[in-house]
Amino acid sequence: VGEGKRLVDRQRFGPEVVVDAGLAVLDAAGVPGFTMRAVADRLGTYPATVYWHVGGRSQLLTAIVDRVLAEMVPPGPQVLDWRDWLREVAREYRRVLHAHPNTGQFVASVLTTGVTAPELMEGILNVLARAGFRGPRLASAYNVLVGSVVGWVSVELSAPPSDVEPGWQEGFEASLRDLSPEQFPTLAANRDHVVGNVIGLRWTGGSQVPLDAAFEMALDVWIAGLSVQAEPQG
Amino acid sequence: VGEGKRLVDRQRFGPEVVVDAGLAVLDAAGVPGFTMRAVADRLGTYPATVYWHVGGRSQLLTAIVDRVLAEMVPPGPQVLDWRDWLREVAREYRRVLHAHPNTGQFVASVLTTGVTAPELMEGILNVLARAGFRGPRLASAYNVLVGSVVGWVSVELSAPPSDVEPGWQEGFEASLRDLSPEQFPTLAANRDHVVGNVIGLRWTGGSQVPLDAAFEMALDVWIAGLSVQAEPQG
DNA sequence: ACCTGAACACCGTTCAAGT
DNA sequence: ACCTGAACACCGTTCAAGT
Repeated sequence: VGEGKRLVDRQRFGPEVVVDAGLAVLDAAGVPGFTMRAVADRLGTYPATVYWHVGGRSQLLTAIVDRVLAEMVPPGPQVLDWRDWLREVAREYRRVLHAHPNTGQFVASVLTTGVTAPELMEGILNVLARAGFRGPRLASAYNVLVGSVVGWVSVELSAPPSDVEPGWQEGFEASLRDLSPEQFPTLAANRDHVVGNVIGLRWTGGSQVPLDAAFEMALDVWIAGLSVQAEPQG
Repeated sequence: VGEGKRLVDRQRFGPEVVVDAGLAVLDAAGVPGFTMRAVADRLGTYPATVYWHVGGRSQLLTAIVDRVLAEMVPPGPQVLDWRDWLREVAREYRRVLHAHPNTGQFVASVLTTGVTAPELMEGILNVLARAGFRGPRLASAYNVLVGSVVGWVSVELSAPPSDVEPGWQEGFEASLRDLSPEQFPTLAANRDHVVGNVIGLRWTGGSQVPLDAAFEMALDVWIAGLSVQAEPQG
């Protein structure tokens, strides 16, 4: 720590190098360990150098999220049915986020104002327009799909706070075993399917225990529901 | 500031009073202003008092989220069709979260491990079982619905970082105006419907500009998609 | 232009001490 | 049991100064 600073040449860093270091720190040390000083340490410099290149913590986080999203390889827009195309984009989004799970807590706020390249937005809008959405309903359909995918994956990846003292998981499971079947009949009848697998009864984040089956079902739900909206039978 | 401490009687606080003060600070000052010291100041005490009653920042946040979710009034389970019942619960969840928008950033991580009362979980599971979901598919359907609702509202409420310098919104809109219609045809054709209204092109959080139409459409999408899953036609 | 070294203000948390 | 007062370690950010 603190060794190795003051190297021979000076201008070793560009913004990309700093962003790479930031992502490495976030991947390795998690959100609590993601610190301007830790990023500087990993580069062998002082915090002010990080500030000079990327300009502050929240801007560094934005750049990191942009970098992660740039790892997405969207499918070609022409070949697939719009339903399959949307399925592939959603799977690809989840794939890159699972590769960097600690990004999940920031991606939503970064994505409100898209600093990223508009190619992906154009692709999704184009495919939804092909499905039949026009004007304000096109905007709503976009928000429905993107909000569902981004939000769902964030919920999946969110982990319980690390404060939890060891052993309370057993106590919590015991308290679930004591639930009265009269008051909670469905919960009691499905306890084995539900404990540890369902939002609200998980002791680990989605990076350790991914919800694969639920995500595939969610894809079917979102696409089927959008299909109904695209061709209203009312 | 700092005035009014050292009052006459000592045991004025309980955990509920501290949690109320924490929620008030979070509502008024936002996430950056939510500080153990600020909570203590609002109570007229020292930080150590807050620690003594609630035991740390993350536990205080968990208690605040629990308190907000306790404001939900779920519909009676018997009267409604399962589709309408789920619609009402989702609307009620969004309502209480919009009443405390700054909670949105924490609710996902708090909800992974449900410290809250299991009544709501029982109600949703019961209604999904009535719709025809059994065993592991019941767990998946639960994760699909809860993850979509919770995640979508979190995305809606997430605000861009406050770092953004004033005036860049105009610059960003200008850059959108310069998008080549050949490269971004759908984006260019729907610019008026999309700019400021769509995830990725918003300059404010969902508490100031709620996405009401998109949420209602999302409800229809989720429920219709779940209906298909409940009665597979394969 | 880019980096050093150090400082400032602030925050989460803890602890000995009081009552 | 509950609160005071102060301290510790740490972090984001800035700034004068170097090259």
